[in-house]
Amino acid sequence: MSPRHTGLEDIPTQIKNPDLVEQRRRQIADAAVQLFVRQGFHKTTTRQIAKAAGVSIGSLYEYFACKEDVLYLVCHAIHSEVERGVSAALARASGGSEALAAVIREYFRVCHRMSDFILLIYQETRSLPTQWQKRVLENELRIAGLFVQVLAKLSGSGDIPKLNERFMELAAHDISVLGHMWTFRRWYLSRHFTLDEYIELQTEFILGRIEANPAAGREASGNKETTAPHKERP
Amino acid sequence: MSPRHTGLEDIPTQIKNPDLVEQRRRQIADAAVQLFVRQGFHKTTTRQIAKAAGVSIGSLYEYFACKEDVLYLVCHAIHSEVERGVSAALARASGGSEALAAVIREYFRVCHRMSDFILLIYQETRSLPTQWQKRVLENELRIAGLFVQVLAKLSGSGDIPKLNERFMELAAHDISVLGHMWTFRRWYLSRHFTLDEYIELQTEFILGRIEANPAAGREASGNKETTAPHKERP
DNA sequence: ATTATCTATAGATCTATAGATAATGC
DNA sequence: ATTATCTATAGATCTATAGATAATGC
Repeated sequence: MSPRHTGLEDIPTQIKNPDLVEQRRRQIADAAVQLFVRQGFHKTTTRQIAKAAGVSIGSLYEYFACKEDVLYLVCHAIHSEVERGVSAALARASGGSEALAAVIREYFRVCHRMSDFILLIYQETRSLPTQWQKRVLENELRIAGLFVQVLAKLSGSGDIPKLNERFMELAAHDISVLGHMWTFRRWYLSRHFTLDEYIELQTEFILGRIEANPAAGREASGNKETTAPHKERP
Repeated sequence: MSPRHTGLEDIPTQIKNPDLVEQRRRQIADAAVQLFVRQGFHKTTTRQIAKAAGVSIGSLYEYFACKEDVLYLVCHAIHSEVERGVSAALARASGGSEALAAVIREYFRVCHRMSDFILLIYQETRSLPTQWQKRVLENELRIAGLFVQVLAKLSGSGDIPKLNERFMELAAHDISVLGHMWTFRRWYLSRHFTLDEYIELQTEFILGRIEANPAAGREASGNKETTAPHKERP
């Protein structure tokens, strides 16, 4: 379907038919992610994955060169799903600070729905080969970048002051992490707050910072671009 | 020295002399933590640990019943160190919102210093037996509890409004997690912010919420105690 | 002929323990 | 006699591959 760059092209395989590769890999990843969530990456054996996916261990190694490749595909699929959710919310969003609140709400709900999987990424990114750890971190950055976009649209509009680049970047990462916080402190938070209460309180927190922020304008550089948030700092 | 309950009494050992147990366990844990940070828990073998600690593999198993016990001791030591740092800051703290800022600053510096170790806890708590996972989470709660204490002292003093219990709990966890954020996003954040800049910006963020918070007073219950923050919600 | 799939297993670990040895104190 | 330490290894895996088999298309 898409000639789009997905970042998966370079997982090596012995199989020639690309559609078959895509189908079987999905099948294997779907089985693997459940096992990884339940048992962790290291305690899950390649045989268990093959069995749960309904293929032989030999076949599995035709589609993946090693166990780590399966984990990478799993991590990639998780990030794609989170990004999809946030992008959709961003596309729907109107304007003003209501737009930010809407995107945050949707993002936090995605985090809630994907709790186990986001947790998995925190726990197992480490188990990936360096080259793929980097990819996972890039995915994380891209998601934070979506929040920078919303903030940039807001900046200087209505009663929101002009926000400088670095302020927006930090706020974007705070939003990311406060969403993740629901996943890795849920064992505690959910005893005291419903998801909606959590969203409401954290949204107030974040909006408060933006509407009346002493830091936002302080070191106003001439740097005003709104779309390329990940450039190296000078 | 202390007959204080440390939560370590029930790691089983074959060795009778308690001082020796303490000494050798520290020696083993010190070696293990470095290996775990460098290679991860699962890729570190018990032989490597024994070798690095300068004891035989046989001796190691006299002081620990299994590899997971070593990990638990390591996690416990890390949390103790963090708690020690925050408690010290709390003891030194004056009053007013300056006290909160001082405690946050000290906590974030501890997180910075302990980056690798805090990261390890995020990654490997999962690898512990359930009973010890719980202990690790309790330790995390106790640290958040220290922040609740500072907030409670602040509540209603000077120009700070009365803060309700749930608001303080959430704010305390936010502080905890924003400190951790420096450890697991440091690869990105440190390219854009020095530690001190990070501390300053996040402190403004948190103080802003507390000084002018719409949520804090909203659902004012009669609940005013300041010292037992971890009761179940009614 | 080529592609996909399977079975069987080589080869390489790794944890935890059994049983021997050394050191200490009665 | 008791305590602490060590060496050697039992026993149990687990990943990844070699080589056989089945299915597809020329």
